[in-house]
Amino acid sequence: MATVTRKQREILDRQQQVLKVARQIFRQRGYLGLNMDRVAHEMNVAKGTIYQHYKNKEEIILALAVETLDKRTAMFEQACLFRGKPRERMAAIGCAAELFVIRFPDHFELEKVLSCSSIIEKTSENMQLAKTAAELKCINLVAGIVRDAVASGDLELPSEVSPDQVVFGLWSSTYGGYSIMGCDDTLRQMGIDNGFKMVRDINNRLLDGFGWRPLSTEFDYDETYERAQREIFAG
Amino acid sequence: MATVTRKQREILDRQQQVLKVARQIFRQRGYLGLNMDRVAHEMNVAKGTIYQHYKNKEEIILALAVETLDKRTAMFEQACLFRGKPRERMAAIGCAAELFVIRFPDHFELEKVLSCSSIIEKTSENMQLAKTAAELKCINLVAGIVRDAVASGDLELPSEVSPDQVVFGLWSSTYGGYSIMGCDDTLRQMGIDNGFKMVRDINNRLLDGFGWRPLSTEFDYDETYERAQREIFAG
Amino acid sequence: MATVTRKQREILDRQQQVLKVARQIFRQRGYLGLNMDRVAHEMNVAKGTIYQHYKNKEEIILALAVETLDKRTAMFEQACLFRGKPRERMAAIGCAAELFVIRFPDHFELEKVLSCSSIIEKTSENMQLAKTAAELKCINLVAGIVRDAVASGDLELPSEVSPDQVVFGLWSSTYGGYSIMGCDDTLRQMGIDNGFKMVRDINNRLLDGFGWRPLSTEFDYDETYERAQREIFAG
Amino acid sequence: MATVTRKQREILDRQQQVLKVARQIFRQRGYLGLNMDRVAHEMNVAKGTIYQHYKNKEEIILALAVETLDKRTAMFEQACLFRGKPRERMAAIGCAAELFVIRFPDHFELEKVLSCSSIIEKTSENMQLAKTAAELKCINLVAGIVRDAVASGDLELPSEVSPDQVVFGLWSSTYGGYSIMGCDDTLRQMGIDNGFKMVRDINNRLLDGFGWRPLSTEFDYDETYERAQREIFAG
DNA sequence: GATGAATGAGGTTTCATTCAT
DNA sequence: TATGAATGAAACCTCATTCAT
Repeated sequence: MATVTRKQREILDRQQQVLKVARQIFRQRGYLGLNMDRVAHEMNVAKGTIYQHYKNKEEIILALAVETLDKRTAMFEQACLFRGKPRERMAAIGCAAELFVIRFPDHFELEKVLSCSSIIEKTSENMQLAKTAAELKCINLVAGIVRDAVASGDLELPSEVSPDQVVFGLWSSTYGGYSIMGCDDTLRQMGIDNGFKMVRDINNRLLDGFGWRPLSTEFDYDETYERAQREIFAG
Repeated sequence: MATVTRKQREILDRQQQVLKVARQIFRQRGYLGLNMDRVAHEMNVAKGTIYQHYKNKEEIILALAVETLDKRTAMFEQACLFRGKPRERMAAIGCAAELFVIRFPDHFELEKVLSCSSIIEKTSENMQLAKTAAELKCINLVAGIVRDAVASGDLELPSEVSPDQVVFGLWSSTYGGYSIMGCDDTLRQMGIDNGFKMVRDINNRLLDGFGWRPLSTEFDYDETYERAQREIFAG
Repeated sequence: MATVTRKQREILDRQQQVLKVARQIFRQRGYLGLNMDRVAHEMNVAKGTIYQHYKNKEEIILALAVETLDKRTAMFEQACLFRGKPRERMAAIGCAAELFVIRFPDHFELEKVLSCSSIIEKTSENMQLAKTAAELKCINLVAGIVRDAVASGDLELPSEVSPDQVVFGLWSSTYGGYSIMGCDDTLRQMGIDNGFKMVRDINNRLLDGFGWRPLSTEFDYDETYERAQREIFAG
Repeated sequence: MATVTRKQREILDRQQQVLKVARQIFRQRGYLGLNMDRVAHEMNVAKGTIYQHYKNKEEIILALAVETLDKRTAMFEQACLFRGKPRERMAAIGCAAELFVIRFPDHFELEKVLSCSSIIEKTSENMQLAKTAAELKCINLVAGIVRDAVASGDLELPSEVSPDQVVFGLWSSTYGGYSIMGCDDTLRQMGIDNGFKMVRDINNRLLDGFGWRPLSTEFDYDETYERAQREIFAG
């Protein structure tokens, strides 16, 4: 029994080792620079070994994305535990999103690559479902906070606006903002030096626009942000 | 002399024909499906001929992006001519952005591909500068409207907020929103059916958050949008 | 002692199970589709286990051929028991050959594959001898009937023609005929719809050419064929 | 104009050089030993070059078969010009078939390989049609002689026997005979040393069986065979 | 300027076989 | 004996780019 468990662990180790090495290569050389030869070589392992764990290159890419998605979900869950009003919890979510981007700068690149349909087609349905589920979980965590705000009376949404639309707004401006930040030039040309602060401010303005109390003009969310960082993501 | 001019025009024609064919292939088959053999074949021209016009494949990709960027700039310039308050002109810009995405759905794909660092490295500096310039021009058109709003008193920005930050906000949420729309699934899971309307609403909330008058709660920007469509982009 | 015997039987069972599964795969997917992974998977057994029974893949192929060869010999032996004149017994052999091809359509494919020299080289000498012996046994059964015909006076061979040459003739035209039948197109182009009947007729003409009495012009061998089918191979 | 012609010839030369090298490899190492790497290496040419002339490995195999088929047709056409009675012309055809097998011993191997459906599937339809046409042409040449014999009264076929069936018989026994000859062992075990003579004799017996005059018991077809060899295939 | 055959590095994938457990 | 992960050679195929004509 113990033997089986050990073997299983070894296999899982290998799988994660593949991901680790693959992520490193992806970070340094991008999608086109990530190839099975390189992964095998960096692992000091035969090429065939990789194929015993992942059906093809695309499956590795997708596994990489799912892995980070899971990391993000965990971070968002922690942020949800933050003590404070709903909008403060949302600020904590923003803090988590920021940290996630810093820790896993390759995740956006992965998403870009995966959005090329030809890639996802080659992956197993199981892994695809895993990815969708991971995404949905994140979205729902955020939507939960919006609903809390509505329930507590901090946020009054007109009947034609659903909580999900607020989530979509935050998602868009955050995703868009970080994407633009990825292209160093554009930002520099706009005379912006701290992209993260910028995204935070934009999101605050957006929530102000929805009338989510307390408005950022009445409350210091920068302090909230710093507290979240200290209390939750100190490690 | 006239002969030379004719020849020059012929060369330009060829260059644009390359782009036309390349764009078509890119739209239908994506980056990996775009290869020189295919371009040459569809143009009824030898492969070598293409290399007389573009140094390499990457240069074509970049030229494609610059081409659409120029198209967008032209559309934004038209939007700037829209009669109305600054915020109405901004709505016209939104209308232009929307139309652009519809007319050139491949532009986002191109941007994605280009953001793979390994690609832009292989292009000539000239073309890179052309791209940056085209982007900047667009940004400045939008920033001009923000400054108009400040000048006219419709928008009061605190000293620590620059007009460019407003532009960054709009840019982020629009870019992010359209990107998310590209992945059909995510949106559907969020129960959103009309992504374009959603992006418009989000942007309105954002500008409301900045206090840009008249607020969307006091003014019907949907009507403005429709007028812009009618008056400017009827063709 | 009994234990050992049981174990031995288990091993034999395994060996035959390998053949059974391998044959099925070969029939469905051909030589290139037959690989050890597939065999192991279909047997719910580890790949290594198969190597405990067969030295290599080629050995399996050869064993498959020997197995069918033995089946054919058994059928030919039954045909030899058919009551009637030698030439009628030969017709029964033809009936057996026909049935064999129908029951084991993969045998010809196996022969083809084996004739690729590179394959048989990798097999053990023992197995090669087993195959030769199985073939020889069949040939001798047929030759026996020819000798019977000579002995009984039905067939008068000139001194320079040996009974084996008659066998060779039948063998050739049967083997050739069935081979050509395998390629559907060729036959259709020749306007032949019932290949089996054709081969029977050709063989009859051949034996007529040798003067083997009663000639097919004087005797209804089709009826003999039907009787053979009924009496011997009814199951 | 001359330039184009030269270039075209060069390309054709290359194509035939590929076939020449491929045939050599196939002869020495069989199907599994024939691979693009080897062909390229033996030609002192890059791998990609081969792919410029042949879409894939299978296409080369098929081209090889068509090439020899054309050679055989040419030889059969020469045999048809042989002076003599129809049955003598048929003997000349037999002579041609024999020579063909000697000159192109790999043709049968090619046919075997091609009969694996998975191979022909990968080839272009054009090439497949070329092969079918080449086969048909040969068959028709032989059928023509049979019809001549019927027309001249040398051969009386019962109404239920078509000339094509005679062709099928000859084809079968020849194809089968040569195939069996390919496996050295079997023949030796049957005590047959001259396989070619054997096939000739068998075919003669078969035609005797059809009553094709003059019968081989009344006429020396061995002499005809030798004359054919001298007169037609001296080179 | 146009051509397109040749290049050859680069990539993905397969699979028979071994061997430590 | 059974296992099955690891091996690694070997195969096929692609394609951006060059260069002689």
